[in-house]
This record gives sequence, C-alpha cells and structure tokens, in this order.
Amino acid sequence: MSRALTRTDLPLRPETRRKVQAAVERLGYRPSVLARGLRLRRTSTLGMLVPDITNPFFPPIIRGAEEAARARGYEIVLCNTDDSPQREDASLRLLRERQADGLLIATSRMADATLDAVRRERFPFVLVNRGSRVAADLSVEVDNERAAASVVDHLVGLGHRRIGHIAGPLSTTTGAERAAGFRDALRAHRLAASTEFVVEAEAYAEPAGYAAAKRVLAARPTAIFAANDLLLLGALRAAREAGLTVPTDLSLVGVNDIPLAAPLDPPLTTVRVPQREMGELAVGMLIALLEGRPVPAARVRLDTTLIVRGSTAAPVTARRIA
Amino acid sequence: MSRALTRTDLPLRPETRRKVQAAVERLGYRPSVLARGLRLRRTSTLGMLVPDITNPFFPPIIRGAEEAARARGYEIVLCNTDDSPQREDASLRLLRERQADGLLIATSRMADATLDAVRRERFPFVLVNRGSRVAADLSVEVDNERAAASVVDHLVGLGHRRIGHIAGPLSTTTGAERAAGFRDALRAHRLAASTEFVVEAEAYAEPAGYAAAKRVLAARPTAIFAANDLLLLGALRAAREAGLTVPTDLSLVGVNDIPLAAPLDPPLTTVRVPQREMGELAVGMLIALLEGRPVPAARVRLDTTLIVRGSTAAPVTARRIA
DNA sequence: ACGGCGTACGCAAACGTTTTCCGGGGAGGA
DNA sequence: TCCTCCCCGGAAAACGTTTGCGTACGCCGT
Repeated sequence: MSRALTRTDLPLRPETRRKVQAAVERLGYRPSVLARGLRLRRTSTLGMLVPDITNPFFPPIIRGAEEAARARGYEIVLCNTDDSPQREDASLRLLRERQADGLLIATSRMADATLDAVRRERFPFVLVNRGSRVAADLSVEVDNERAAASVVDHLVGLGHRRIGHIAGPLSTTTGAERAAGFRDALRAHRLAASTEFVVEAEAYAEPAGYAAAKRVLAARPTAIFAANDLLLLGALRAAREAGLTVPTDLSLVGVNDIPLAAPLDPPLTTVRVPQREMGELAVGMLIALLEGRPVPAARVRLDTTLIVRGSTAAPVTARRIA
Repeated sequence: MSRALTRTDLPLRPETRRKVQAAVERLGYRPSVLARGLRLRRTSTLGMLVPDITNPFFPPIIRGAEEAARARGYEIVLCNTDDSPQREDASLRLLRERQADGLLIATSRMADATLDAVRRERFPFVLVNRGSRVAADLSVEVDNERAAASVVDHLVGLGHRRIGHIAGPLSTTTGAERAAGFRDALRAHRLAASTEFVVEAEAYAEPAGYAAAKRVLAARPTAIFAANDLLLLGALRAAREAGLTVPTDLSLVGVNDIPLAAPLDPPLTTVRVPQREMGELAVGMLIALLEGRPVPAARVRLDTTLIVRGSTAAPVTARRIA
C-alpha cells in the first residue's frame, strides 16, 4: 500500500500500482496524518510563534511561510504569544505535544529563558525578524541599520537637519537596531544625534506613537523617522493636533509599507520590508535543517526598499534658501 | 497511566496517582496528541477556513475562535482559501487528513458545490459571517440589514437625502444583505433608492472602493455608505481627488471599525462588528455540536453598533436651512 | 478463620500507518 | 524438465495512546 502511494522508488509492477490507485479512488481513501506521524516520528508540521496575528505586520510573513511550507509538504500550526512568557511556554508545550518537527520564532522579544530552553533541547528552530547573539542560531532578518540609513539619507538629501526618531521598544531587536542605525547615519552626515530627538515608544502601536511624537515634537524637528507605520500614524495625529501640516511643516517616514500607506492622505513615505520573502526563506532554512540538507546561510539579512511618497518634502527653511 | 492523568473520575488510589504524577514530572512526559487521536478517533482539532488572513477583518475573528477553542481543550488549524475553489478543496483534503473534528467556515463565498460536499458527508461545521439557505446549517452572522438601517437612519437624521452606497461583491452574503438593507432603509424613510446611487465593488479592497466611488459620485450624493472600511478609504481618496472635503462636502460611513478608523483624519464613522465574539460563539456552537450537547441557537445574528466619528456631518444644504 | 465480594491495578488489543523480512511464483538457463 | 535466481507482494511488528477485561488482594461478614 505505502509502496504504491508514497515510496514510488520501490520496485512494484505498474499494473499493481494502478490497481491500488483505483481502489484508493473508489473508496475515497485518505491516509491518516496521525498514524503516519506516529510511525514516522515526524509530522511534517512546523510550529510558528507570533506575538499577535492581529498586528498587520505578521499575516504576510505567515502567508509566505505557509505557502513555502505547503509546497514542500509541510503544514504550519500558529500560536499567538502576546509577548507573554506564560503564553510562550504554553505554546511550546502545545507544539511539543503535537510533535512539531521544528519552530519558526517571530516573537521579537521572547523571554531569553524560553529561547534558551528550546536551544538546550536541540529543538530545531529559525528566528524570523529578529537576530540572536548565539552564532549557531538560524535567522532571517532585515538589515535595520541600512533601512534607517536609507531613511536618514533621504531626509538629509531633502535638506533636513533636525531629524527626530520615534524608536520602537528597545527590548526588540528591530527597535534597537533601527535606533542604532538612525544614530549612526546621523553621525555619518556629521549631524548631532542628541537624545531629545530620540524617544522610545512603549509599543509598536498608534497610541504609543502619538505619545512619543508629542515628546519628540517638543524638540522642534522638521522630520521624524518612526520605527513603524503605526507609530507614524500616531505621529501624524499628534502633528495635526499641533497644527502642523505634513509634509509642509513636518516630514514623516515609517517602516513596513502597510496597505493603507498608499491610499492615505498624504500617501506615506515608508520602508518596505519583504515580509512574504522572510517567511518563505525561514521555512526553506528550517526544512533544510530538518531534512539534513546544508543550510545555505545561517543568518540571512534582507534588504529593504525606501518607498518615497507624499509624507516627505524639503523643510520650509531649506526651501527658503533654495 | 491514562487513568491517573485524564480519567480522574475512575477509581484510583490517591497514592498511586501521586506516584504517577511524580514520574511524569521526573521524566518530563508529554502525551502524544497523535497517538491519542489515533486511538480516540478524534483529535480535538478544528479546521478554520478563511479567505485571506491578510485581510484585517479576519484576525480578530480567528483570535476569538482560537481562544474559545483552547479554553475548551481544542486547537485550530487555519487555511487560507483565497476564495478559490481549488484551494477550498485542497484545504478540506488537508483537514480530513489531519482528522479535524469539525469546521469553521468563514469564507463568504465558498463554492456551493464544496459546501454541499461537506454537508453531504455530514462533516460538522459552523458558518461564520455568512448565512445559508439550508435551515439545518449552524451559523453566526451579523444583522447586516439592521446595520445598514442604522447607518441610513444616522445619515437621514443629519439631513441627508441623496445617499449613495458602495456595495460589497453581491456574491457575498454580507455584500448582498447590506445592499438590501440599504434599499429597505431608504424606502422606510420614503426616499428613492435609484440604481445610480448603488454601485457594486469588485472586491472588499481599497482600489475597488476607489473605482466604485468614482461612479457613485457622478450621481452627486451628499453621503456615501460603503459596505466596508477599505471601500470607504477608496471613496475617501476618490472624494479628495474630486476636490470634495469630508465631511463638509461629503459624509462617509463604513463598516468594521478597523483599528485605523479612529486615528485617521477625519476619524471614520463606521459600524463596529463584534468579530471576536463571532469567533467565540461559533466555536462554542461547533464544540457543543461535536460533543452532542444541545446547541442553544442554530442561527445567531449579532447586533452591530454605529460608531459616530468625524467623517459624517450634516449636508451643506441642510445647514443652510437650519 | 475462611470465603466471598468488591476495589484497584496490570495486561493486552486496537487505532492506521511504514518498513522490514520472507515466501512464493515465474522465468530463464542448463 | 528441473533447478535456481530474482522480483513482487503479503504478513507482521512497531509507533504511543485508551480502555475493556481479568486477576489479585484486601476487607468484611459470618
């Protein structure tokens, strides 16, 4: 039976194979993934840990991962961790019980203890959208430093000198790296990266962006780089409340290129992150690892692209000069 | 073993139970869901079919469903169908192979043939966010007629008489019901529901809303009810291009209360749909069905709430009168 | 003190696969 | 025609649970 269906490499008379196929057709037979998993000790199932599926950043990553996985005969089981250590542990427990073969970890600030536990048990995993200090870890991330640099280059090129930054939570690798990249880029342009221009947001969410923007605006910047489009939207609201027009009085740049970035008024200048590709690549690496094939690169850093739209313009002062 | 852990109702000496627990603890034993499923012929797994996880309408439903399921010891396996019959069939196949106990179907226009097949095989399922003409089907939906009526009431109350509607695809139950509700409500107010005021959008997406809005605007309405916030955003873009200010020249109302509705400028007047609750209720019904408990109601129709924000106002003409 | 009854626990079968091991049958060569 | 070799396919074991059944032991009553 199994020889006729799965092990097509084994010797078998074509006629017999055809007979089996016919019976399968006739009886509507579907192999049981359960029984197969029990016997094979692997389930062709990957666990994926995300903070929150409701955050629009993750669905494209998930879809990329799902499609890549399914194309290779794997399935993905999703777990929301809400960035809570308890949920993380519960999710890991769940995935162990379901005999997941490997893990895709897209939680930007999983408790180190949890990650250590996974590592110690030699459970195969790939980090998505976050790095790791442990060299042996596989990861797919974005080059946040270069992303921040491209934003700063764009703004400086427009003539901005007083540039603020709404950083994501610095406990996340994305937040920390974008903030570091921002500072480095300013320095490269011989601009001061004074602390009053950089404010850390409590979370990657609109209200947090609003709150942080209020503080950044106190420093009277002509442009703000928000670590995230949601933070940018908060900044947009704060700017409007302060009577500032975007982009005339204030330029705004975000990250992620959410679907609403283009139709909004003004259309948002933002950095596009290849989310789907991240999911696909991470799955490719994980499956290669699981199947004992060589993993091309342990740490993949993907490049982002700056999408210039209508939320950035030359500052008023610069225009006067020009 | 099983008696000590799961069948706590069976007679067992407390001492023995304690000894088993200790061994479990010591060895880090985790029961295998696979083996259990094989023996029990049920997996405590529910399949959920969604058109596209990338559409922000679904994640809250999914989370509601996931949480309700997990609280009852069930898990959810997600499948995106992209509204394609092939993907639907593939997903059903997948879920059958994984021995899902039941199905949550949130695809608004699943091919009737597919749904019929599921029904014929007596595979337990609950429809989410869509109705069915078959009386025996379980479903959780929203009262779209009343939702449309509440929107029309609000607009008429503001003084609007020329009200347009951007309908969702009429092949979806939500699109059809909201359009019907819109027409009925106009009639109740003794207003004409002439065809030029109603345009069907190609999809529930911003560009489709933009295209449909251009056609609706030709009828010179003072207000537009969009079947969806994404359609509303498209309408907003079209209105701005036409030189209209919202809400001064044109009032706009949408449905779903997406997270961006509040921070946007103007903040959107929209209808809130209890997405999480829909997911939770559907799971409750499905599990009751699976476990042979009585299902309280076969067809649940939840009420929506109109959230009045800044995208609606009295029409210019009415103001002149007042 | 012995027998009977009832309670607690051990043993084994079964769920549906995959894979290994054999046995049987056919074909070809002597 | 018979033997041998090879190819095909049938049979059985194992994966880790649950659960029914049977047994052994303990307790109580006579």
